[in-house]
Amino acid sequence: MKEFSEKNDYFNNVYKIVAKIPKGKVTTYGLIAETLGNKKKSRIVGYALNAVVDTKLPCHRVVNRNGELSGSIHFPTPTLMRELLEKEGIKFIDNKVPLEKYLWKPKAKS
DNA sequence: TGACTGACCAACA
DNA sequence: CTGTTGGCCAGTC
Repeated sequence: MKEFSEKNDYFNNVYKIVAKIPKGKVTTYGLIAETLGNKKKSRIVGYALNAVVDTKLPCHRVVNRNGELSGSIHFPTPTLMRELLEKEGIKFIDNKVPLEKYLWKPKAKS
C-alpha cells in the first residue's frame, strides 16, 4: 500500500501546482520540476498529466520550456489547448506562448 | 520480474 | 543548426 509520503506524491505535487495556475497565465514543465526539486524530473511532470485523467487540471496552461504546446497533441483536439489559452486572454505568437508575458512562477509550498 | 515507453530539459559534437 | 546522449520517475506489457 502506498503511504502518503511526499516523495511518493510527486504527481500530487504537480497536480497541486498546476491547479494553482492563475487564469491567463502559463507555466512550464521544467519550472514545475525545478520547484519540486530538480529540473531533471521535468519528464515526470508531463507524464503526470498524461497518466492521470483529471480534467480539473488546467493542463492547457502547462507548456514546454520553449512556450510550445507540446501537450496539445494529447488533447481531444490539437487546437483545444490553444483555444482555451486564447480565451483566457493569452496571445499566441507563431503558435507559441510568449513566456516573458504570461509565465507564472509556481510556489513550492502553499 | 524485467524491459520499454513517455505531454521534458540541458549539454555536447 | 541538427542529431545524439544522459538523467529522472511512474505506468504498462
